[in-house]
Amino acid sequence: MSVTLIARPPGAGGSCDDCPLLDCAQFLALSPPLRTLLAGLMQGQAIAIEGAEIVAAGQPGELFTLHDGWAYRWTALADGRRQIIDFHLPGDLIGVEAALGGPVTHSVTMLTSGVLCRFGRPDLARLLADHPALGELFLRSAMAEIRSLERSVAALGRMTATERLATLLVGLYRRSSAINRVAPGSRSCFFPATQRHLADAAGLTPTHVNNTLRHLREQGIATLSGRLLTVHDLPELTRLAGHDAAPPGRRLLL
Amino acid sequence: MSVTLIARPPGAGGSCDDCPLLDCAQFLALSPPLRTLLAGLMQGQAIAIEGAEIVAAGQPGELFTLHDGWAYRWTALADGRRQIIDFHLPGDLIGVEAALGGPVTHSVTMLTSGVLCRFGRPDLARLLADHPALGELFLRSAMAEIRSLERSVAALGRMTATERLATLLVGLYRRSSAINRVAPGSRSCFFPATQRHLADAAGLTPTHVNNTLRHLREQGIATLSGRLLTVHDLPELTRLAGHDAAPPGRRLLL
DNA sequence: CGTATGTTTGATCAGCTTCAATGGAAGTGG
DNA sequence: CCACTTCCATTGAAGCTGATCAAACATACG
Repeated sequence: MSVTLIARPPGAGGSCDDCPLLDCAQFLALSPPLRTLLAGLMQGQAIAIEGAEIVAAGQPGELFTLHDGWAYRWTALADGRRQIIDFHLPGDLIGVEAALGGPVTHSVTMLTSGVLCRFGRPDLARLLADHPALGELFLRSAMAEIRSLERSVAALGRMTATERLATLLVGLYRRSSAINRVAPGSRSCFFPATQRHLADAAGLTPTHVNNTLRHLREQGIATLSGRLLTVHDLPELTRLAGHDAAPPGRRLLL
Repeated sequence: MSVTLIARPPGAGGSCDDCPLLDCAQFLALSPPLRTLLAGLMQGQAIAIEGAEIVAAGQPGELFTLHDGWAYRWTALADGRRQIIDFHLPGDLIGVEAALGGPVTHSVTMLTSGVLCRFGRPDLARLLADHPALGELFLRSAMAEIRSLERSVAALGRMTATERLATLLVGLYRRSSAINRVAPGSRSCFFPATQRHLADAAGLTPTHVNNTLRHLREQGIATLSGRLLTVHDLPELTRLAGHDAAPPGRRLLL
């Protein structure tokens, strides 16, 4: 894992103050002193290449913010069947579990090459003691995560293949949009997941994912091609996903 | 919801110091002052009858600890399909989401009649500020919840009907055992969920749950009959569930 | 240009669903 | 105390969604 992380030269990524993610309404607002504190906790950036396991099941890990690129969180059954639990986009916090010292039951792998902001293993107990506001922020972040997982459970348990894929696509499209990765006026976003990744996330086979994507394409709902997702009919995709218009909860940005 | 809650006469449940749940290794250890503080936050107990919705999707709710009885957390799709996200057993914290003031996207319904310890809507921000240790405890609790949901996602996405039911049964059996509800030497525990509940939790139809339970019974693995779950072959049930021996994370007991 | 990876399509099959009907157990009201 | 209702468990038969297996095709890359 960490062998595949390459330290980035100091200053190469610019200051945290200039981080483009700060402009996103997606994240919980932080007081200026708290923001400064968190920036101070950052131990530097690292470049992670595609395929790098930045968190490994059963092993101690550290806390990251994904700064650029996509990753995915997954577990494997004993016989090798793989389930992708969720995808991670820029701004996502990765490794809270590991940083808390709890048992890590999943792995996180880079879907693309990207940049991570490293936070090591901060002494969370002391951090929370010194800055009580952080506790609530972490907790709210965790609750947003729980809501998202509950939605996945409902999708995997009770939805058809088309609905599950719609759920995945609309969710990722919305998240891309929330971090300003959908150009105004555009209906497209970067989408590096292969059909195999989608299959492992939706609990389907790659073959059936392909059939279902063709269906969505022929219905003029959404097109996935060449690492680009284009949503032609967002209302219909949203309806298929059974999504209420409620935006995903705000999360913590370190 | 709260209409179906009947306040319990003060003192009827005995003092928190005598709570039998305190003896369970299942829960995070608390310092005596913190334990006293939490006991002081309790606003009394309430009796909830079977079928009572103690948390309703989209509505403000309050924080509870389930003291006795079972409940289940669920969401419904637009067309009525129901997914049970998880079951709640005595000792489980219910309504953290609601108490945080976040959007509540699920409902919690009593599976049996039971007793709740009510905590209203504590000012969590101030509570965390005054008692920083609580932040870490809540966070660890939330992470345990996330691990459990991730396991559900993997089960629903990648497991067969038999494996899913094994996952459910072994999980609930272990949790019953962790709160001393499996008599020493016994292989049975109280199990009030009907086959319809199991179907809605495992993402199956009641018919297929019945077939699968018969299979488990005929293989001499587990028997579910008359609100009683008997596990004849725990190793085999555990193997089917793909469970590593890792016990579920410890949770917070209020 | 050969190789690896991903996409597309087809054919067959099985796990699970759907629909339907019966029987048992528990609760309710006369 | 018994008919009546209701809920749940059980079983059967037929059908469909999605899995499995297989192979061709496209694309990127060293």
